[in-house]
Amino acid sequence: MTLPSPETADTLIRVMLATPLPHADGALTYRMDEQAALLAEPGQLVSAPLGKRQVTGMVIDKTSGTASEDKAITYKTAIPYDAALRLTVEMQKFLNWVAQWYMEPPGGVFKMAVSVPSALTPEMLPTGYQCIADPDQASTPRRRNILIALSDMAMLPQTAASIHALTGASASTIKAMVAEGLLKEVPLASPPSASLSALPDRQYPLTDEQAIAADQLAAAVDAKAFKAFVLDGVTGSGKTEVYFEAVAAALRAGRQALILLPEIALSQAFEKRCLDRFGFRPRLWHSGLTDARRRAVWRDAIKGEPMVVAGARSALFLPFSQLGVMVVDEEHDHSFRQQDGVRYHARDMAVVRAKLSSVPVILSSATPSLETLVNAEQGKYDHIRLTNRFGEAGMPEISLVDLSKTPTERRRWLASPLVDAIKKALANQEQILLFLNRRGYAPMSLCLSCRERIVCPNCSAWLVTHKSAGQLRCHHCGHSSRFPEQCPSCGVEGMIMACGPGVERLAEEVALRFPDARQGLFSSDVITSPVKAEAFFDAVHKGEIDIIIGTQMIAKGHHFPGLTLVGVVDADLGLSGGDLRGGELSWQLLTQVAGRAGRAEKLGRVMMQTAMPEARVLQSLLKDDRAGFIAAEKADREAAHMPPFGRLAAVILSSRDQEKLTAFTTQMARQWPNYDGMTLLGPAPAPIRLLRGQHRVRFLIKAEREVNLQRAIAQWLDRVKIPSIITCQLDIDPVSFF
DNA sequence: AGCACGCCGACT
DNA sequence: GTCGGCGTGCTC
Repeated sequence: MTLPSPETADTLIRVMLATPLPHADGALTYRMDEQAALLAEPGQLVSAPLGKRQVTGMVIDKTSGTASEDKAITYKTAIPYDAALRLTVEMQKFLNWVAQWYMEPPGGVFKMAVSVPSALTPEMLPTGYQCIADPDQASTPRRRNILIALSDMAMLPQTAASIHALTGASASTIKAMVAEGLLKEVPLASPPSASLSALPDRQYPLTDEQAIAADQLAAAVDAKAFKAFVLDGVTGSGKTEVYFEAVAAALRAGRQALILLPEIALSQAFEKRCLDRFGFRPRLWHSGLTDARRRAVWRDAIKGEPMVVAGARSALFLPFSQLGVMVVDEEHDHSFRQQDGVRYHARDMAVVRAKLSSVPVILSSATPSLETLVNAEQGKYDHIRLTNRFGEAGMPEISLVDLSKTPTERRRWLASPLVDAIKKALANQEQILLFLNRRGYAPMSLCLSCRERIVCPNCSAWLVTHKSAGQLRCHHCGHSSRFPEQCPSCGVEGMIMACGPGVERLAEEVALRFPDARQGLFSSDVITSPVKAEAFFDAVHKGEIDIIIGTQMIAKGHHFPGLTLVGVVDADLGLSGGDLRGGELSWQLLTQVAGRAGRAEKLGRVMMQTAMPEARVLQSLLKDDRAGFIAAEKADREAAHMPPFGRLAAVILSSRDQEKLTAFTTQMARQWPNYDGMTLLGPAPAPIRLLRGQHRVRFLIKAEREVNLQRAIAQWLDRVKIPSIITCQLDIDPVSFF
């Protein structure tokens, strides 16, 4: 006869753990005692033991019945956190959706939603100190002063910090006085969360066009239903002001607004615009925040506190429980695609979250992605166009510098038409931007003795010379070494020649040609913090810089009123990469760079140096024919069944052992079931065939839109047993192809 | 992912 | 003789 064991009285619950368990649903079973089980609703966050550690979990469901007798599993106990720490049903659905779409372990996705472990434990109430003794009992004059000061404060308890400010007392002195019974520790009430006071009225007028758009968006927010908008307008057409009105509508309804931005860390200008409109700063969310800040934002998000969060892509996984609207600013930007860890596209997933949460989402850009434009055309998104440039000069005048007609001199990268234009601008005291999307001094180095190129020891990539740092660096794995005296291949000394230009080398040429001009370099190697970026912009605005030399970092949304000439040093970069979106990306980047010119009274000029003046991208920029460019790109992609007309997935296998990798991937290809509407391409060496010492082989799967690509891949991978020396990486809807 | 256990090289 | 490299295997 078996007696019911004490455990059978406990509830068993399925718990999803915040760790990428390979397990199908990422969940394990835990027991919970009766009292705690009352909180065990789906979405409830819990603390659960896993091996030696304690991890965050989320209740998926209560399993009916009790511990099964046959299985020899001893269930551990999970402890629920505060009842307020519960993810909404919408959020749970969202996390599952992301995990399934990208074929990621659900626990890995869930982990992104609980990325601030410290936010789960109850608020530490600040400690106050109260005087409980007569000042004359103090052993030293100093302590006497402290007691007197505290008695003077109407006996209200003071924080250690304020006691320090009043008397200079150190934390250790205060602790000692508590121990001696001179002071008493009392918990202070938690500070009230800063509630949003009534929203101020908008201080600036909107144009008719803006007002119509803003009303449409605000109405959608009020409707509390899903709807996707493309807010499509040239630089300076006031898209931000328009979507701010949607944000305002959400705030008026006591709800939360999320604005996703690329490169958030550099955008202090955005904060100011927010302050101007709403009277408060947005809550920021990016990787550089302190734990205390993250904690505060995360907690207010789950509490449902009305708020505006401006964040990088990871903000998409904040546990908002009163979401009212989402905005994806610069929606075409590729940095919304997370490349490491869990791979996801924040723009695409923002649309998914909006749909599951029944809120509108606004995709804003001056150069919307082809995907988004096609969605708009097919009626999935509402297309709102802003066509007027806000009280400013017209579009800049664009011209091409044909390098076959006016070649540059040897080891120079500025051709005479551009040099002349720079001289003229300098003479007129106007500012110039030279754009070259290449960090460092030279992208490649060659030994003149043995003709070998210097490559990274860990990757199949050239090492980039960084002259100012005296280093060679790999831009893929971060490898760096001192610039060698002798060739690493043949050992001959002093024969290494830098080939091609980077921004550092361009700066050298500028210094040589225009010795009196003041120049400033803007690249991620120099501008390493928001503070430095701000200082740089300041210097430009004050007119302390004549010639700005920058990589793509400079292209993103900064106003330079005094800038009249933009020189694109190599407009062909990125056109020959074989990348599916190479042309589109190049067009977006060049459009953005061009948009830096002529924003004040003076008409801007953009000169693009090219060896391929007939290239579609350049011709369309020249003729200001965006529609034509988009139509042609679209036709190409449609004919090739490429996204957005077909779908892609990359399967990358990597291993230290090249032979075993090749053997395995060949065999793997034979295992591919010939699904309808899908084509397997590969195996082929990945574009970067060696990365961080790992050899890489890639499959590409091309599929029709309607087929279930993920399921096919899952079935395929089920058939093959991947050896442990080989790692497999999936990339669903890839945007970059390394 | 963590964090163990586990089996082979250079050191107190 | 131990410290420690990272290969493989499990976590209710």
